[in-house]
Amino acid sequence: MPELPEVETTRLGISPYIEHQRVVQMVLRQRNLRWPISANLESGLIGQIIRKVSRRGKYLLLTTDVGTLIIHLGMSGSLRVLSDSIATTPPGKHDHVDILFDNAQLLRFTDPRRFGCMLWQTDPITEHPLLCDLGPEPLELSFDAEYLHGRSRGRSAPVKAFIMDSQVVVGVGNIYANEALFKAGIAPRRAAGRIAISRYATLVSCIQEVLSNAIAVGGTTLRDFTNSNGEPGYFKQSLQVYGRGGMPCVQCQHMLTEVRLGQRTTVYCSYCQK
DNA sequence: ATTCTACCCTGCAAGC
DNA sequence: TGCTTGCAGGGTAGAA
Repeated sequence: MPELPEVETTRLGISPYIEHQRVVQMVLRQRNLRWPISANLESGLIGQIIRKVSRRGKYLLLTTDVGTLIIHLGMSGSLRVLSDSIATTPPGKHDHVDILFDNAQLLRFTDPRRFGCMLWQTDPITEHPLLCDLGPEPLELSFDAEYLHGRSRGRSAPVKAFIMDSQVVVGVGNIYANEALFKAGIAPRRAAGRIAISRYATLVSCIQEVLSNAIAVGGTTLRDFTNSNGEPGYFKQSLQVYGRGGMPCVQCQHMLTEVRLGQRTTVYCSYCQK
């Protein structure tokens, strides 16, 4: 669920309800996420006002005057705002954290696989080890062909692994890596260091196009965000290769190839992608 | 320095 | 029906 567009959709969905609101109560039912939730989270966060909800890559940042709550949704995490109180909305099995605000809104963190994390950081956020080495945002101007081409020189890793490396660029997950490479006509196994700058220009546009289209579509769920079940559905129909291994290519009708590349399912068209 | 592998955890679908 | 196996949108640590 949480690729960059989903995280951005989550940010847009929760911020109207929790920005400028004060945290009055927290319930932590499961502290063992990707990393344990630190013991000082409650004492640090309760009583603080959320000044801003922002995003860096796939990390959500809830900024207060004294520290920042860093949230990552991992592979199965989600955040929902409930208008009911904790008492009237009984937690499910994987509802690990509740944050209650003084406007009576409840932010609930759910994560069946517990690959997500929730970290309390009082030092400047740019110094956090998880954030300090991140590459540029894919939708910002610093992410361009010159940059990608420069970073890729001398690298023999497959271009798909290269663009999924968060130190190179953030937010490109498995689905969008597959889709962007298809759109750009680049074979996922091609060595990153052996791709010309003109092809990187195409790839940059394709990554941006795929991500912004998905954000735009994700935005339609915002209307019912508080009631949302988190069903994806909408951009599923616009996927051209992901989940379509063995099916015909939408461009040339040849059968799409499915392989494992770096432990992740990779689908591509061997005729359209070189 | 870069690249590859194993692993964190649970749920689900497919195959036997 | 029930069990086993493999796979899932994330990322890190440590080995090669």
